[in-house]
Amino acid sequence: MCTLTHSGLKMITIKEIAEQAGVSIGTVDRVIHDRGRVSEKTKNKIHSIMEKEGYRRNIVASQLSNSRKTLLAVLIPHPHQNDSFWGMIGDGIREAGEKLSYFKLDIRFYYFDRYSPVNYTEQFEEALNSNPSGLLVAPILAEETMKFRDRIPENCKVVFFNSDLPEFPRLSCIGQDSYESGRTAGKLMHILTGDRGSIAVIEVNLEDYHINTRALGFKDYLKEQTSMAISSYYLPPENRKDEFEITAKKILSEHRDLTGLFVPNSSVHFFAERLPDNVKIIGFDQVEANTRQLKAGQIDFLINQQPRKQGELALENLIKCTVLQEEIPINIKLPIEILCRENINSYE
Amino acid sequence: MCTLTHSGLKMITIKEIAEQAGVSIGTVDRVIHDRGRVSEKTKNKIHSIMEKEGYRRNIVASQLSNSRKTLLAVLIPHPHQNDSFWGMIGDGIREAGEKLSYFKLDIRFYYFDRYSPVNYTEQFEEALNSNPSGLLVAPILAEETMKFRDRIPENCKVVFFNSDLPEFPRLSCIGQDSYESGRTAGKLMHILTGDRGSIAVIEVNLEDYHINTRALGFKDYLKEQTSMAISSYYLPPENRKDEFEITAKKILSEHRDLTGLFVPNSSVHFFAERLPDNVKIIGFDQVEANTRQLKAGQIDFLINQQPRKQGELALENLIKCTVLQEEIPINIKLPIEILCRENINSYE
DNA sequence: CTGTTAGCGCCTTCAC
DNA sequence: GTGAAGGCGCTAACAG
Repeated sequence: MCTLTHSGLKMITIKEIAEQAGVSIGTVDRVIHDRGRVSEKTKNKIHSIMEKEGYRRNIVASQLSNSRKTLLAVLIPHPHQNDSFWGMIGDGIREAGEKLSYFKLDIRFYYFDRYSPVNYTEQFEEALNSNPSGLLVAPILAEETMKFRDRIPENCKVVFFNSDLPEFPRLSCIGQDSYESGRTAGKLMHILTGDRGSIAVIEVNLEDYHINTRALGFKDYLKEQTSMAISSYYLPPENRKDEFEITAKKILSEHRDLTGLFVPNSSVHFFAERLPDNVKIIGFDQVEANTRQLKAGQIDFLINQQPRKQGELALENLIKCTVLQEEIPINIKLPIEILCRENINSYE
Repeated sequence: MCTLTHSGLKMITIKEIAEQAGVSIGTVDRVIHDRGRVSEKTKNKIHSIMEKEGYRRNIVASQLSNSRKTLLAVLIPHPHQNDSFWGMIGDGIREAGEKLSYFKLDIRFYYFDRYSPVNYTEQFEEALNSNPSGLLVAPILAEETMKFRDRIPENCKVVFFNSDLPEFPRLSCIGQDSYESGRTAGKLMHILTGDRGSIAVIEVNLEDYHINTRALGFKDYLKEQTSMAISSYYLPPENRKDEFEITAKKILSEHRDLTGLFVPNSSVHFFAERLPDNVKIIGFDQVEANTRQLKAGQIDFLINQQPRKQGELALENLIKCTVLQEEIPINIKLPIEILCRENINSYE
């Protein structure tokens, strides 16, 4: 009684379309792919049949017959940078490629040094030179990226991920809303500290829009909802251990009533291990050192942005718009995951 | 320089195996599927070649040529039950079926009334009678499920999801760790209330192991970490509006110092709208009413168990073990997602 | 401009 | 026991 059958309706094939239109399958194929010359009349006839019957290309058959590989270029920081966060992103991409291996892909990785604009530019050049059908890039270095604005060939689809540059002609961006993730951290800090004491915020990588926006969201939330004093501490872009040490000491010496610290990226563990237990600490990213400290109670909350998933989603969408020629959303938002000691195991 | 090529190694085909073995592809096909009669000698030879070359069946070609459908049965509560939570599960399943439509599936849904053991049994019977290759079931009614323990045919793979019954011979279970999700709620309640006042817990559906375990985790956490008084309130299984009303009043009258309420399922919104704002409220599931109240600040935190994702994962894994004949993990844990006003938008 | 044909890798049927 | 052949739906190369 309550039985429903979900059976994909029988899909019409090009052969059937050809029969209906009274032409050969070759001709139908031509109008589907808009290649070769077909008379307007038959083209119209075929189009109307396709529409009427709701034709959808059988990707399976298509991929099976199609022999040529699709070249995709991936432009991301070195795997070990940012506490191996980028390695996890790369793993996600590779995994998705593996899973979709019947799509005959040739995925090439171009790694750059995220602290070297010159190297970034070089790798971007190289990636473009390979003449890929799709380009997946983490546009961390805004200024340098914009220089390529008008250099993207017609036949190369660009998808951004992790951070965004809306002014750039990219088809889509996959990532987390930086501002809202900062606000979420602010909320958590609020309930952790209960509006008591003062808060420190680490401002890192000033040139990285993504990370700065998190700090902004955090500060905005606390300013709106609490009366706590908030002070910012600036760190030079290249993370050096002694800088963490110096900054941690500085924070402690300047705040006798410090109740919370917010670090808007994965380097939160460098601070957590240098501050007393009673200071509540919130940071980003489920990298190894952070996970360990979260479990140990040194870090109170982590916001996660699912690097693997991010990589997977990004590649899947790049494939959608290149191989499958489908439309993809301009913006794909990833959830702002809240991790604490109690639920971290469920994320591994 | 930093260019890596990810090119799937060339896979060996049955044709090539046939050539190497000096037999025809028909014979190779027979040993791969272990059907028909093949001499031991050639069987061994082919197996060793397959192993040596790392043969993996090309699913794309396989699905293209294979004409017969795989029948899968899905046994879940009526879509509208539990605030449409089950509808979302069903959507996830349907979506996954859509996405994997080239697998030629016939997915049949058997809906049951989760408050009627009799109806559950009937639907289970019907599902089995359709003689499916795979059976996906939400074994909410433990006792009734166990009755089918020895009635699963050889050729029918059973996958559980949402809740589990480890003693049942199922291949896998996909779901959230109930106990840990309860503990996570406890942690959040702890920081929200700051160990002040007393806490009420709603105990619903006593026959539902999944939900009770959440309440247990919650209470355990608070007992370990705080000194707050915790009282339980029991609700009859069938949720009736007046029962919520009565219980809410009872809670308020019995606790002048009530600071928090925990509802281990989706009906949290019925209570949230009946309790004063200063009571911190934590519940489960991102159903419509709960989402609305979370945004309005009436509910403080929701634990989400990704119904759509759960459905998708469950079907994907059922397909894996039926169509693809692959091994699947005995346990697939879903993340314990923490939702609050600030990050809820990123989950929609 | 259009039709024909030979695959892609696998499965199935039929014949020997 | 085994081989041969046709076909799944689509692509691409080759004739006209």
